[in-house]
Order: sequence, then structure tokens, then C-alpha cells
Amino acid sequence: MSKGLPKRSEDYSLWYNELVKKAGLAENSAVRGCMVIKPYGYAIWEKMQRVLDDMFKATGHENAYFPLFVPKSLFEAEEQNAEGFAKECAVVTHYRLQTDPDNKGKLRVDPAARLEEELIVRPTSEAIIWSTYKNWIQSYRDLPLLVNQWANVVRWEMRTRLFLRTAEFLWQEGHTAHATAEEAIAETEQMLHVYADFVENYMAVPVVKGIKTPNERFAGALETYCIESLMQDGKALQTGTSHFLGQNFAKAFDVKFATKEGGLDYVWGTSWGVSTRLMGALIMTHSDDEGLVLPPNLAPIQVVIVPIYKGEEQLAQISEKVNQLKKELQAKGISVKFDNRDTERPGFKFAEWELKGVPVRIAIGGRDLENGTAEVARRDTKEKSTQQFDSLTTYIPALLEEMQASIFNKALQHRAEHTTKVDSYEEFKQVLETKGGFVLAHWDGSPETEERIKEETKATIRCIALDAEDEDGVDMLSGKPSKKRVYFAKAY
RNA sequence: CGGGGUGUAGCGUAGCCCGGUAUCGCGCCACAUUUGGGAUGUGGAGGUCGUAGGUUCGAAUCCUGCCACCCCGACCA
Repeated sequence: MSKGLPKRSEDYSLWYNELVKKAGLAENSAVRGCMVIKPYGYAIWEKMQRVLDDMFKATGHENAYFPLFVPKSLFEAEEQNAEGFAKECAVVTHYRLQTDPDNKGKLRVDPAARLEEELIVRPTSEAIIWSTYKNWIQSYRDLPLLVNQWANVVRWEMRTRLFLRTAEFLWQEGHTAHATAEEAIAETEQMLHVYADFVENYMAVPVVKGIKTPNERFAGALETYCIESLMQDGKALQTGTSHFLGQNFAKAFDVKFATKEGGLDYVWGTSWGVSTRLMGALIMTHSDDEGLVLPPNLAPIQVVIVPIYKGEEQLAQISEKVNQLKKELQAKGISVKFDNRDTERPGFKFAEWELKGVPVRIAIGGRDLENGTAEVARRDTKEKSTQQFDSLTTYIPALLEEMQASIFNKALQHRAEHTTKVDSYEEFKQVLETKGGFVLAHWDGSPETEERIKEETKATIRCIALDAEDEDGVDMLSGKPSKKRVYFAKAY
């Protein structure tokens, strides 16, 4: 491991890439655009999954699994959706290889093994799922149908970045069917709130809840809800989406149900998802030039204990105390690592665990043995303090809780400082160029002005906030009247 | 996919213009001394120079194709 990371202030992208690799989260693979998620990175993802999965179950959802491949005829059934994803689909055309007669030791695609119908590698699973739902739903008694799946999907991206945009990524996709539009909308909103709850309270990343403009809407949806977060470099990142699909997929796949009243009607759908992109948000929101800063609620290791000793005898003395402490902390649900490697020195370990973002470090040395103390260092502020050893079992849980709140508040403050109201296009452009961040401005609601602003400034409308206040104003470009401000930003 | 760049040991690099079998640092292995913020010394291992062809007596170096990565665009969770 080489020392030091690039500075955020000098090259934010480089800092991000190096951090992801050096902290052992992920690396590029032999496959273009696809990453290898390494054990430490995957451990964080697993914690995210566990929490989210519990939240999904608590709101009545069940997990299932649908195929990776979607026959082309199914894929194209919902036209809007198919067209939206067409440009980035991987397609399976053959099912067999053979030895290449012209090139010894090499294989080639067997031209005789062409599939009668091409298979699309799912960029999302609406098609395969709704074609299945047709068979699952006959009556209002079968509704609502609340299913989630954890899966990988493939979108053939031109330009990729670890976690933020990869050709293959991991996510969960919820797909539900309801008897009424109201119920489906309530589900769409509910899941948006679930995501917001998770992202704010576990990831400690503040979100703006809102709806997308028609331009930014999911292909095939009537309404797309989203949560948007602001990264340290002033760019926005969508951290989750929830779609109200109306009856679009029900109609495309002929999913009808017998109503209580004896009629026959198409069901109403939703879909919602978060992906490994959340990892990118987690990294970019809190981390610093020394490495990752992980919120205690998602850190695979919450506390690391580093012994400082001279000789094996002293290590044995320290170990005895540490093992007892470790047991007590673990009993309180805290994950603890005792880094008793004899092959690295304390200073090296300090730097390494800081790079990996472990929230709390406890160091115990000879002096502490004599005094009955320990040195406690918190990762977020890098403050160190000396604590009574016996108080640690109450001090540490409280500290972790305090840190969780503290890093959220820090991110919240950063967002507040980088959210600017503007009333003129000049000011708008100036804010984008100088400080970045969210820019709150009036918009006349037309796709034309939205498009023009995007072309001229690279900024897009991230969302129309659900809690936006009514305020009469005029579009900064067209001068037409507007009822509320919308969130603009340059985005990932 | 367009424009630009890069690819040499696990990582970071020198050498490439001007062809003669590869430099340095970190890391790795062994031993010793060390251990309260990225240890030091001594010895050692590790390379089909991204890949496939071509030119040449000889290619990391020159030429061509391909692959991957990075930056900037277009596209996007």
C-alpha cells in the first residue's frame, strides 16, 4: 500500500478513484466497464442490503428472483420503456462456442448456434416481471402484489466509474401491482420515504425528496419520484428512485384483474430501486484526504483496537484487557476488531484504519495499563481523548451514536451552504461556475427551457421538491410565470 | 461512440525521439534490532516491457491491428 491519497481540492475525480481502490472497496476488472467489488466494499453493501431488506419486509414486501435474460419480444412490449433502454442493451445471439479451425487453441462462436430469438440482458426487469404477473394476477384478491428482487443488471455505458456508473451493477428492484391508482401512488411514495429514511439515517446522507420532470422521467412511468443528494464537490447524485407506472405495463402485458364489483380492469404498477451507486454517495459525502469516513451504522468494523506494546509479555497483558472489552462491546451489538498483528507498527495501523474509515480507534499501551485508561480517536473529526478504560463500554456506544448524528449534520450543513436561490440567468450561471451545488430557481414547466439550460450550462433539473413552498415568480429564461422553485444542479 | 492521453515486477515510474535484452522508489521474502502516528539495517526473490502481427541479424524502442484504463464531449441509476 502506497502512502497518501490525492487531495480532494486538487483533483476530486482522482481522489475518488484512488480512494475506492486504496481503501479496498473495488477495482477495475478484465471486463470493460465492470468492477470487482472487494470484500471490504462488499461488506458495506451487505450491511446496506440487510437494512433495506428489513425495511422492505416491514412494509409487506417479499423477495423473489427473475431471470437475467429477457426475450426480445417481451422486452419490446412496453414501447416507451424499450426505447428508453434500447441504446444500452447487451444482447445474447448465440448459445455455443466451438474450436476455431483457423486458429488453433482458440474458440469462436458457432455460427450454427444462433438463437431463434435474441435474449436481452436485463437493464431492468419490468418486462420479464410483468409478463409473469399476468399469470399471477386474476382477482382483486391477488392484490396488492408486493415483490422485490436483489439482482444484477447490465447497461452498456460508454463511460464508467467505479460504483457511480458501471456496465454491470447490483441493485434491488421492487415491482408491485395494485387495484387502484391511489394505492399504487401511495406505494410509490411510501418507498421513496423508505429510501430517504435509509439514506439519511444509515448512510447519514441528506436527501431532497422530489419528483422528476417529464424529461428526466423513467421510460414507461407516469411519474418518477427521486431522492437527490449533494456531493462534496457540489455535484448532485440521485440516490434512489420510485416510479408510478400507471397501467402502462399492465396494458403492455395484459395484466387484468376481476374487481370486487365484477368488472375487469388493468392493474396499477410501481417500481423502485437503489443500486451500488449508493456506495459512491457514501464515499463522496463524508470522506476526506486521509481516506474513507464511514457512518457507524454502516461500517463493517465500528471499532478497531490497536495495542501498543514492548515485548510479548506486555502484549499478553493488553490482550487480556482488550479481549474482555471486545466481548462487552460485541454484546452491545458493536463490531470490534482487535488488530494485534505483530507485523505492522502502530502508526501504520492508525493510517490504514483511517484510510478504511473505521469510525472509532482505541489505542492501549503500557502507560494506559498503569493508569487504567485508553486513547480513543474518532475518525470524522480526528479528535483524540483519553478515557477511563472501565467507562468504554458506555462511552463507545454513545460516541458512535454521536458520530452518526454529527456526520449527518456536517453533510446537511454543507448542503445548506451549497444551496443557492437565484432569480436571474446570469446569477444562475455564475453560481454554477463558482460554488456549484443546488441552485433553486423558477422554471416555467416547459421542456424547451429545461433543455436549453441543460445545453448551455450542463445543469439539469434534479427534481421538484415535494415540500417546495408556493412562491410566485418568473422563469429566469423565458420570463413566463412559475409557482415554485425547482432544484437545478450539475449531476453525476 | 467522437477527440486527446496512457499501458514497462503487486503499485508508482526511467528508458522509447536516435533499435543491441530494462532504471529507480515503494511493496514482498529472510534475519536482527524495533513498536504512543505510515521503523531501520543486512541479504534476497520477482519482468514473455498490455496483446497479436509486421520490419530487422536484433524490437520496450519503428509500423499496423486489437484490448484495457484515464481525461474531455454525447448517453445514463
